[in-house]
Amino acid sequence: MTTTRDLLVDTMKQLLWERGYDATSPNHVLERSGVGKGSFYHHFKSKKSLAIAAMEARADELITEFDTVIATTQGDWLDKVSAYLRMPRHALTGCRIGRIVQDPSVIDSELQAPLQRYFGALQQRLSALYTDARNEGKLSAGCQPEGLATATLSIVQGGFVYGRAVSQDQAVNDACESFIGLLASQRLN
Amino acid sequence: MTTTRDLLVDTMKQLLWERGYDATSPNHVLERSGVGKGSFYHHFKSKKSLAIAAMEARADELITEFDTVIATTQGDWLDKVSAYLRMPRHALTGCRIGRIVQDPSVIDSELQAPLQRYFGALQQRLSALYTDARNEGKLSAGCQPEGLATATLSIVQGGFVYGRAVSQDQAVNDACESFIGLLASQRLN
DNA sequence: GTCTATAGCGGGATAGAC
DNA sequence: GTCTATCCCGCTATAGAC
Repeated sequence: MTTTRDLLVDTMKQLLWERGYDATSPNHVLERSGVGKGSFYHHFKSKKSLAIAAMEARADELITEFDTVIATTQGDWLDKVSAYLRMPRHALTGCRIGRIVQDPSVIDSELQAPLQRYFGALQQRLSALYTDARNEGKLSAGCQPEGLATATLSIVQGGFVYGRAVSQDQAVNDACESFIGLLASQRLN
Repeated sequence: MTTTRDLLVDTMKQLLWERGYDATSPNHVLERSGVGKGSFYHHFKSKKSLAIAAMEARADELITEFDTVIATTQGDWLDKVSAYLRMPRHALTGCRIGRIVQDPSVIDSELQAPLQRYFGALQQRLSALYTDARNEGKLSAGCQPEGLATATLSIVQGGFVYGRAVSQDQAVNDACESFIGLLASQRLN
């Protein structure tokens, strides 16, 4: 059973993905969800508060997806990272959460918080993964784990941006695949 | 001597960088430039047409910057690409042109055209650079030049996105530096 | 909880005088 | 070429009835 509140959050998640924050209006949410204006402002005090709820939910969802891929993929660090980089992506729509970071309103610290949490969580996990690999002698000692983690997250975000700019839906995959090739050269044993 | 038209284009270039397309209104342009509304619509028939002019000018500027760095940097392919990746960047504001690709209105083909031209130009140049390097035996034969070019452009765009998301202005540089480290492993001779 | 009505504001543009 | 006045619309709510 889906409550009205949950319906609003789910609808906002979808619209934030499709149109970002600034370009999504309360009216869009109402039209798509079928909820009335009175209900909207009964459950949430503003567009911003609904967006925050939606982004927190999205962050949780994506962190869980990441953890699942890493945990269920057999093999060494490169196999796990490759599995993450090869997850199916909606290339032209963009990252379900990274898509909104350039919206002017998102400089606001409350709106930015879920983004920081999401990227911070993945950065930590990837850093730990690369650090362990290096300590076990399976990753070239010349690599800096934090930098590699930042690059890993950046290649995905940048692949989305580039792909949308040139309208080529295979661009994210190309960028990721090329990055995997470079990472493979750092694999030892 | 700067004409009113040029002043409008320059102001729009700046605002597209700071706020993107959808969040920039004609009134913003008028306030910052000191031009009147009548003049605006005398020189341009719409916000969109001014934005296209501004983006074309920006694309020209950035392509020229790229060509200059590549041409003036001494050394092999890795030195040239590294010099490009190490160019100073306004990390938290974003790429002067890539910054706007997620704006919903920019799915419009006329608005997208300058973006396609810019990224297409750099993609071609980088592909050629990597192809030549490989043919000369200076780049590992296992590398695919087009994929490497896509990854090179993506690492910059993604570094901007990641850096803004976590409010860390060194993130773009970290991502680029890490990518340079990976590229270095592909250098032969 | 949900509805309809209303409000104030800014966006994007047009009209016509100067 | 530039100015001011005006227009219609959608955004982000708020008010108060049901």
